[in-house]
Amino acid sequence: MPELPEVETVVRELREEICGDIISSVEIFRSNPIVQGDLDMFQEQLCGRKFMDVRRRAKYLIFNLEPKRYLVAHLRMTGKFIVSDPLPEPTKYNRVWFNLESGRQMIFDDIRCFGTLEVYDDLADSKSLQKLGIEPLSKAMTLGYFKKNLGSSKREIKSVLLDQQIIAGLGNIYVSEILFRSRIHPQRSAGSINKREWSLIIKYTKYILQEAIKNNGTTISDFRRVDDKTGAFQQFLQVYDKKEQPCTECGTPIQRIVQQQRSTFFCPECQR
DNA sequence: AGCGGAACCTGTCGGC
DNA sequence: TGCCGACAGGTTCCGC
Repeated sequence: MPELPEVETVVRELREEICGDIISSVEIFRSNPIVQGDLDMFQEQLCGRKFMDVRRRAKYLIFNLEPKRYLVAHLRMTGKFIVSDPLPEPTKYNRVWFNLESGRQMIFDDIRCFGTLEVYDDLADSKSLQKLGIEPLSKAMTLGYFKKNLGSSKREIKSVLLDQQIIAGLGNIYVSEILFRSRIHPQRSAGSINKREWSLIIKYTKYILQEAIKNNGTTISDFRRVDDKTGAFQQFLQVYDKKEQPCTECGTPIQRIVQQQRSTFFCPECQR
Protein backbone atom coordinates (compact mmCIF):
# COMPACT_ATOMS: atom_id res chain seq x y z
CA MET A 1 0.00 0.00 0.00
CA PRO A 2 2.13 2.86 1.17
CA GLU A 3 5.20 4.29 -0.46
CA LEU A 4 7.23 7.24 0.79
CA PRO A 5 4.54 9.96 0.42
CA GLU A 6 1.89 7.86 2.17
CA VAL A 7 4.24 7.08 5.06
CA GLU A 8 5.24 10.74 5.28
CA THR A 9 1.55 11.70 5.46
CA VAL A 10 0.90 9.22 8.26
CA VAL A 11 4.02 10.34 10.17
CA ARG A 12 3.03 14.02 10.05
CA GLU A 13 -0.48 13.29 11.26
CA LEU A 14 0.64 10.89 14.00
CA ARG A 15 3.16 13.43 15.25
CA GLU A 16 0.35 15.92 15.86
CA GLU A 17 -1.80 13.33 17.59
CA ILE A 18 0.49 11.46 19.95
CA CYS A 19 3.56 13.54 20.86
CA GLY A 20 3.66 14.03 24.62
CA ASP A 21 1.28 11.14 25.25
CA ILE A 22 2.37 8.10 27.28
CA ILE A 23 1.69 4.43 26.56
CA SER A 24 -0.30 3.01 29.47
CA SER A 25 -0.83 -0.48 28.07
CA VAL A 26 -0.48 -2.52 24.90
CA GLU A 27 -3.08 -5.06 23.77
CA ILE A 28 -2.16 -7.53 21.03
CA PHE A 29 -5.04 -9.20 19.19
CA ARG A 30 -2.94 -10.95 16.58
CA SER A 31 0.81 -10.90 16.52
CA ASN A 32 2.08 -13.29 13.90
CA PRO A 33 3.91 -12.07 11.89
CA ILE A 34 3.50 -8.44 12.98
CA VAL A 35 5.24 -8.59 16.35
CA GLN A 36 8.11 -11.06 16.48
CA GLY A 37 9.25 -12.90 19.55
CA ASP A 38 8.11 -12.48 23.13
CA LEU A 39 4.86 -10.54 23.35
CA ASP A 40 5.17 -9.88 27.09
CA MET A 41 8.56 -8.34 26.48
CA PHE A 42 7.17 -6.18 23.66
CA GLN A 43 4.50 -4.84 26.01
CA GLU A 44 6.94 -4.29 28.88
CA GLN A 45 9.39 -2.45 26.63
CA LEU A 46 6.71 0.08 25.69
CA CYS A 47 4.54 0.60 28.76
CA GLY A 48 5.19 3.87 30.56
CA ARG A 49 7.21 5.36 27.70
CA LYS A 50 6.41 8.78 26.31
CA PHE A 51 6.16 9.62 22.58
CA MET A 52 8.68 12.38 21.90
CA ASP A 53 8.60 12.40 18.09
CA VAL A 54 7.59 10.40 15.03
CA ARG A 55 9.74 10.43 11.92
CA ARG A 56 10.22 8.56 8.67
CA ARG A 57 13.18 6.72 7.14
CA ALA A 58 12.32 5.33 3.70
CA LYS A 59 8.99 3.55 4.29
CA TYR A 60 9.63 2.97 8.01
CA LEU A 61 7.98 4.92 10.80
CA ILE A 62 10.26 5.59 13.77
CA PHE A 63 8.69 6.55 17.09
CA ASN A 64 11.14 8.19 19.52
CA LEU A 65 10.28 7.27 23.09
CA GLU A 66 11.45 8.56 26.46
CA PRO A 67 13.12 7.04 28.44
CA LYS A 68 15.15 6.45 25.31
CA ARG A 69 13.82 3.64 23.14
CA TYR A 70 12.41 3.29 19.61
CA LEU A 71 9.36 1.69 18.09
CA VAL A 72 10.03 0.96 14.40
CA ALA A 73 7.01 0.17 12.22
CA HIS A 74 6.54 -0.83 8.60
CA LEU A 75 3.06 -0.80 7.05
CA ARG A 76 3.91 -3.11 4.13
CA MET A 77 0.80 -3.50 1.97
CA THR A 78 -2.21 -2.88 4.19
CA GLY A 79 -0.94 -1.59 7.54
CA LYS A 80 -2.57 1.50 9.05
CA PHE A 81 -2.24 3.62 12.16
CA ILE A 82 -5.42 5.12 13.55
CA VAL A 83 -5.72 7.39 16.58
CA SER A 84 -9.15 7.42 18.13
CA ASP A 85 -11.21 7.60 21.28
CA PRO A 86 -11.30 4.19 22.95
CA LEU A 87 -13.22 1.49 21.12
CA PRO A 88 -15.33 -0.98 23.10
CA GLU A 89 -14.05 -3.89 21.01
CA PRO A 90 -11.27 -4.30 18.46
CA THR A 91 -12.61 -4.19 14.91
CA LYS A 92 -11.89 -7.02 12.51
CA TYR A 93 -8.38 -6.06 11.40
CA ASN A 94 -7.17 -4.28 14.55
CA ARG A 95 -3.93 -6.09 15.47
CA VAL A 96 -2.44 -3.99 18.28
CA TRP A 97 -3.86 -1.30 20.55
CA PHE A 98 -1.51 1.19 22.20
CA ASN A 99 -3.64 2.61 25.01
CA LEU A 100 -2.55 6.12 25.95
CA GLU A 101 -2.65 7.97 29.26
CA SER A 102 -4.76 10.71 27.71
CA GLY A 103 -7.49 8.08 27.34
CA ARG A 104 -7.15 7.80 23.58
CA GLN A 105 -5.65 4.89 21.70
CA MET A 106 -3.29 4.42 18.79
CA ILE A 107 -4.39 1.40 16.76
CA PHE A 108 -2.26 -0.68 14.41
CA ASP A 109 -4.65 -2.19 11.88
CA ASP A 110 -3.54 -4.53 9.08
CA ILE A 111 -5.70 -6.71 6.84
CA ARG A 112 -2.91 -8.89 5.48
CA CYS A 113 -0.65 -8.96 8.54
CA PHE A 114 2.50 -8.19 6.56
CA GLY A 115 3.27 -5.12 8.64
CA THR A 116 5.98 -5.16 11.30
CA LEU A 117 6.44 -3.59 14.74
CA GLU A 118 9.87 -3.75 16.39
CA VAL A 119 11.42 -2.19 19.48
CA TYR A 120 15.06 -1.06 19.72
CA ASP A 121 17.12 0.66 22.39
CA ASP A 122 19.58 1.64 19.68
CA LEU A 123 18.52 2.18 16.06
CA ALA A 124 21.90 0.89 14.91
CA ASP A 125 20.68 -2.56 15.96
CA SER A 126 18.02 -2.58 13.24
CA LYS A 127 19.32 -4.59 10.31
CA SER A 128 16.56 -3.40 8.02
CA LEU A 129 17.27 0.30 8.67
CA GLN A 130 20.97 -0.34 8.30
CA LYS A 131 20.65 -1.67 4.76
CA LEU A 132 18.69 1.25 3.31
CA GLY A 133 20.04 3.37 0.48
CA ILE A 134 19.73 7.13 0.06
CA GLU A 135 16.61 9.17 0.75
CA PRO A 136 15.22 10.37 -2.58
CA LEU A 137 14.42 13.84 -1.22
CA SER A 138 17.88 14.33 0.28
CA LYS A 139 21.01 16.01 -1.05
CA ALA A 140 22.55 12.55 -1.52
CA MET A 141 20.34 12.16 -4.58
CA THR A 142 22.93 13.14 -7.18
CA LEU A 143 24.03 12.25 -10.68
CA GLY A 144 27.37 11.15 -9.26
CA TYR A 145 25.74 8.64 -6.90
CA PHE A 146 23.93 6.88 -9.74
CA LYS A 147 26.80 6.96 -12.21
CA LYS A 148 29.18 5.59 -9.57
CA ASN A 149 26.93 2.77 -8.37
CA LEU A 150 25.02 1.88 -11.53
CA GLY A 151 27.07 3.24 -14.39
CA SER A 152 27.82 -0.23 -15.73
CA SER A 153 24.87 -2.17 -14.30
CA LYS A 154 22.88 -4.44 -16.58
CA ARG A 155 19.89 -4.47 -14.24
CA GLU A 156 16.60 -3.07 -15.51
CA ILE A 157 16.02 0.53 -14.44
CA LYS A 158 12.59 -0.32 -13.01
CA SER A 159 14.14 -2.90 -10.71
CA VAL A 160 16.97 -0.55 -9.69
CA LEU A 161 14.59 2.24 -8.68
CA LEU A 162 12.58 -0.23 -6.60
CA ASP A 163 15.73 -1.48 -4.84
CA GLN A 164 15.57 -0.07 -1.30
CA GLN A 165 19.31 -0.63 -0.84
CA ILE A 166 20.02 1.87 -3.60
CA ILE A 167 17.25 4.42 -3.22
CA ALA A 168 14.91 3.96 -0.29
CA GLY A 169 11.25 4.89 -0.35
CA LEU A 170 10.04 4.45 -3.91
CA GLY A 171 7.45 1.78 -4.65
CA ASN A 172 5.60 0.30 -7.57
CA ILE A 173 3.27 3.22 -8.30
CA TYR A 174 5.80 6.04 -8.21
CA VAL A 175 8.49 4.21 -10.16
CA SER A 176 6.12 3.80 -13.13
CA GLU A 177 5.19 7.47 -12.87
CA ILE A 178 8.82 8.64 -12.62
CA LEU A 179 9.90 6.63 -15.68
CA PHE A 180 6.94 7.91 -17.69
CA ARG A 181 7.78 11.54 -16.90
CA SER A 182 11.45 10.88 -17.65
CA ARG A 183 10.44 9.20 -20.95
CA ILE A 184 12.58 6.15 -20.15
CA HIS A 185 11.54 2.58 -21.00
CA PRO A 186 11.30 0.46 -17.81
CA GLN A 187 13.31 -2.40 -19.32
CA ARG A 188 16.36 -0.28 -20.17
CA SER A 189 19.51 -1.33 -18.35
CA ALA A 190 20.70 1.09 -15.68
CA GLY A 191 24.09 1.22 -17.40
CA SER A 192 22.50 2.56 -20.59
CA ILE A 193 20.99 5.58 -18.82
CA ASN A 194 22.96 8.68 -19.79
CA LYS A 195 23.64 11.77 -17.65
CA ARG A 196 20.78 13.73 -19.10
CA GLU A 197 18.40 10.87 -18.35
CA TRP A 198 19.67 10.38 -14.78
CA SER A 199 19.08 14.09 -14.24
CA LEU A 200 15.51 13.66 -15.44
CA ILE A 201 15.01 10.72 -13.07
CA ILE A 202 16.32 12.79 -10.16
CA LYS A 203 14.21 15.81 -11.11
CA TYR A 204 10.95 13.89 -11.54
CA THR A 205 11.50 11.68 -8.50
CA LYS A 206 11.71 14.78 -6.32
CA TYR A 207 8.87 16.53 -8.13
CA ILE A 208 6.45 13.59 -8.01
CA LEU A 209 7.20 12.72 -4.38
CA GLN A 210 6.80 16.33 -3.30
CA GLU A 211 3.53 16.73 -5.17
CA ALA A 212 2.26 13.44 -3.74
CA ILE A 213 3.15 14.56 -0.20
CA LYS A 214 1.32 17.87 -0.79
CA ASN A 215 -1.72 15.81 -1.76
CA ASN A 216 -1.45 13.47 1.24
CA GLY A 217 -0.43 10.49 -0.87
CA THR A 218 -2.22 8.18 -3.27
CA THR A 219 -5.26 6.08 -2.47
CA ILE A 220 -5.81 3.29 -5.00
CA SER A 221 -7.85 1.00 -2.83
CA ASP A 222 -7.17 0.95 0.87
CA PHE A 223 -4.57 3.53 1.90
CA ARG A 224 -6.03 5.69 4.65
CA ARG A 225 -4.69 8.56 6.66
CA VAL A 226 -4.71 8.62 10.46
CA ASP A 227 -8.16 10.24 10.41
CA ASP A 228 -9.42 7.72 7.81
CA LYS A 229 -9.36 10.28 4.99
CA THR A 230 -7.95 9.25 1.63
CA GLY A 231 -4.99 10.70 -0.27
CA ALA A 232 -5.61 12.77 -3.39
CA PHE A 233 -2.59 12.14 -5.62
CA GLN A 234 -4.32 9.32 -7.54
CA GLN A 235 -5.93 11.99 -9.73
CA PHE A 236 -2.46 13.00 -10.95
CA LEU A 237 -1.29 9.50 -11.89
CA GLN A 238 -0.46 9.28 -15.60
CA VAL A 239 0.22 5.58 -16.16
CA TYR A 240 -0.21 3.45 -13.04
CA ASP A 241 -3.23 1.13 -13.36
CA LYS A 242 -4.11 2.72 -16.73
CA LYS A 243 -3.64 -0.29 -19.01
CA GLU A 244 -5.18 0.30 -22.47
CA GLN A 245 -6.05 3.90 -21.61
CA PRO A 246 -4.62 6.54 -23.97
CA CYS A 247 -1.30 8.11 -23.02
CA THR A 248 -1.85 11.71 -21.87
CA GLU A 249 1.00 12.82 -24.17
CA CYS A 250 0.45 10.90 -27.40
CA GLY A 251 -2.75 8.85 -27.15
CA THR A 252 -1.03 5.46 -27.53
CA PRO A 253 -2.59 2.82 -25.24
CA ILE A 254 -0.67 2.38 -22.00
CA GLN A 255 0.91 -1.06 -21.72
CA ARG A 256 1.21 -3.34 -18.71
CA ILE A 257 4.17 -5.68 -18.36
CA VAL A 258 5.45 -7.75 -15.45
CA GLN A 259 8.93 -7.16 -14.04
CA GLN A 260 10.16 -8.81 -10.84
CA GLN A 261 6.69 -10.33 -10.46
CA ARG A 262 5.15 -6.87 -10.33
CA SER A 263 3.16 -4.74 -12.76
CA THR A 264 4.83 -1.95 -14.68
CA PHE A 265 2.79 0.53 -16.70
CA PHE A 266 4.32 2.62 -19.47
CA CYS A 267 3.77 4.27 -22.83
CA PRO A 268 5.59 2.29 -25.54
CA GLU A 269 5.70 5.38 -27.76
CA CYS A 270 6.92 8.05 -25.31
CA GLN A 271 9.28 5.88 -23.29
CA ARG A 272 12.41 4.75 -25.10
C1' DA B 1 25.59 -10.42 -8.66
C1' DG B 2 21.17 -10.85 -9.78
C1' DC B 3 17.36 -13.38 -11.52
C1' DG B 4 12.94 -16.09 -10.97
C1' DG B 5 9.96 -18.12 -7.85
C1' DA B 6 7.80 -18.74 -3.54
C1' DA B 7 6.48 -17.22 0.87
C1' DC B 8 4.24 -14.29 4.34
C1' DC B 9 -1.61 -13.11 4.65
C1' DT B 10 -6.42 -11.62 3.28
C1' DG B 11 -9.43 -9.65 0.14
C1' DT B 12 -11.45 -8.31 -4.42
C1' DC B 13 -12.52 -8.75 -9.10
C1' DG B 14 -13.30 -10.80 -13.61
C1' DG B 15 -14.21 -14.82 -16.40
C1' DC B 16 -16.56 -18.99 -17.20
C1' DT C 1 -24.50 -18.31 -7.95
C1' DG C 2 -20.07 -20.51 -7.38
C1' DC C 3 -15.48 -21.60 -8.17
C1' DC C 4 -10.81 -20.43 -9.73
C1' DG C 5 -7.12 -17.78 -11.01
C1' DA C 6 -4.98 -13.34 -11.14
C1' DC C 7 -3.83 -9.52 -8.74
C1' DA C 8 -2.91 -6.00 -4.76
C1' DG C 9 0.91 0.14 -2.72
C1' DG C 10 6.25 -4.67 0.27
C1' DT C 11 9.99 -7.39 1.73
C1' DT C 12 12.73 -11.62 2.41
C1' DC C 13 14.51 -16.08 1.52
C1' DC C 14 16.08 -19.84 -1.38
C1' DG C 15 18.11 -22.01 -5.34
C1' DC C 16 20.42 -21.53 -9.63
